Amino acid sequence: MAETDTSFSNPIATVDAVIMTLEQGRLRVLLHRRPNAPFAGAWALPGGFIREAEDADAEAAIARVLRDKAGASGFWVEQLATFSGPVRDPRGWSLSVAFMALVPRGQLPAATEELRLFDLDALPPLAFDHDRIVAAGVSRLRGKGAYSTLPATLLGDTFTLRELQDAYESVLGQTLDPSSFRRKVAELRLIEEVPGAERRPASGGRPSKLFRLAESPHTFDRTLGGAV
Amino acid sequence: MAETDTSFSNPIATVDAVIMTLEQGRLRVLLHRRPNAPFAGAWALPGGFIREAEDADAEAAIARVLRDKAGASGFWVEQLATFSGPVRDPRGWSLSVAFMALVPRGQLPAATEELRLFDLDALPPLAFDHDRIVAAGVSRLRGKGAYSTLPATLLGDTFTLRELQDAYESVLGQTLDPSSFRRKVAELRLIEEVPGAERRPASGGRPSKLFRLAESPHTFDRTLGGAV
DNA sequence: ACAATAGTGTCTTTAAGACATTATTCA
DNA sequence: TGAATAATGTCTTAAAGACACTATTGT
Repeated sequence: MAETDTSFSNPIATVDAVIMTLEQGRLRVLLHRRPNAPFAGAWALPGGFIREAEDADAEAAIARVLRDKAGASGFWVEQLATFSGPVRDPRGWSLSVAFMALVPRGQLPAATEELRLFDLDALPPLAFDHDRIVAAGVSRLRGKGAYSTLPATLLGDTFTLRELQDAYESVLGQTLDPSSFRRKVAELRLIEEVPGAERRPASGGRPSKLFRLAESPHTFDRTLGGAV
Repeated sequence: MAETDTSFSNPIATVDAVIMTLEQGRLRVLLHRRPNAPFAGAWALPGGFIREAEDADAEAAIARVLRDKAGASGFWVEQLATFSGPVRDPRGWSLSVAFMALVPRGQLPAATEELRLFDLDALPPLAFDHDRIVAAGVSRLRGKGAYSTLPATLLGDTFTLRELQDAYESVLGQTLDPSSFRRKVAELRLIEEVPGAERRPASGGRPSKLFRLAESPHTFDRTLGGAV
C-alpha cells in the first residue's frame, strides 16, 4: 500500500439496496424516482452516500437507507457485491456496495408516484448501472433460494405450508410437488407448528395449520427445488 | 441521494486479495510483510489503493495488484465482499473490496522474507481486519468447492484423476470415495482426456491418464463431496 | 511374484419424483 | 353431496456410499 496522505481524491462511496418482495405470487422490486441530478426523474434503487460521521460500516449505512426509504427493519439483508468504475456515476469514479433485502409485502409502505414496486419482467430504464445490480440480486435470490430459507423471509411470521411452497415456487420459477416439498421441509426441521393456530380458506376446504420458521440453519445441503 | 459536491471527504478505497494455493496437499494463503505504516512489519493480504486514473473498476485494480505482487495472471479471481468502517484502518473511514484468487502453486513466486505462503492453521497476526477477510475467503472456497470447479483451478493445466480428487479433498477437508468421485466427474463431463498423454508414478504402479478441464459450467447442482 | 497405483463393477441405502388416496371444511 | 383445499401413503427412479475386484506398471 501507499503513503498516508490520500484524502485528496478518494472514490465516491454509496450503498444501494435491491429490496424484493412477493406480491400476488410474483417477485417485485422496490424502486424510487430520483428527485435530483444525476438521472433526475429516472427510476433507481433506494440508496445513498455513506456518511462517515454516522455509519459504523456499509451495513449500517444500508440499514439507515432502508429505515428512511422503506420504513422498516428486522428483515433479511445480505451484501451482494460492490460495483465500481469511473463512468457508472457521472459525478466521478464511484463505488457502490450493493445489498439485497427481502421484505414481507405487508411491511412495505403504500405505493406513491415516487416509490413503488415493479415486476421483475417489466422494469423501467434504471439510473446508473442499477440494472446490473438488480440482476445480481435476482440471481442471488434464485440461486440461493433452493437451498436456504431465503424465500421464507418473504412471508410474515406465520404461514401455511401452501404459502411456503408458493414462496419457493415464485422464487425458483418452477412448480414443486406438494408431497416431496412437505417431506423435505419436515426432514430438514425447517418449520414448527404454531400450536392451536389454523387458517380457514375463503371458499371452503380443510383448514390449514399455521407454521413459523424454526431456529434452523438458514442454508442446507439439500435442495427444496430444482437445479442451480 | 444527496447533492453534487461530495469530493471533500470520501472514504479511503482499497482492494485486497486472499490468494490461495495448494502446497503438499494443504491450503495455503499468500501474505506479505508491510513495509510502511500503518501496521509496518505486520503480515497482511496483498492489496493496494484503487487508482482512479488507471483502474477501470475494482476488478482491474485487483488484477493490477496480483500482477505486481504475485507476478501472474489468468487464474481464477472472484469478489468476496466489501469490508468497511471507521476503525479498521487507522488512517480513517475505509472500505476494502476483497477478492479471492486461486492460483496453481507453480505460478507463484519463490518465498522471500517479505512474501510467503502460510498454512491456514498457522496464520500470524494480521494487519487491519485481514483475519476476517481470510476467513471469508476460506469459507467461500470451502462452501462453493463442493459444487464447482474451483478446486480444479488450483491445479495446473493437466492433472491426473487422483490429483483432482486430492484437490477436492484438501478443499473440502474430507476424504472421498474414488469410485463415486470418478462416476460423478464423468457424468458431469467436467474433464476431458488429453489424448495420448500419461504420467508414470515415481515408484511403480499403473500409469495414469492425464486430463484437462472441459469447457463445462463451473458450478453445478450436484455435489462432489459432503455437506455445505 | 509382489508392491504400488489406476481404474471398474456391483450391491445397498437413501433421496427424489410422480401420483393416488384420505381428511376436513363450506355451500 | 360435491367442490375446494389440506395432508398423507406408496410405488418407481435416480443418486450416493461402500467396498470388492480387475488392470498395468516397476522392482
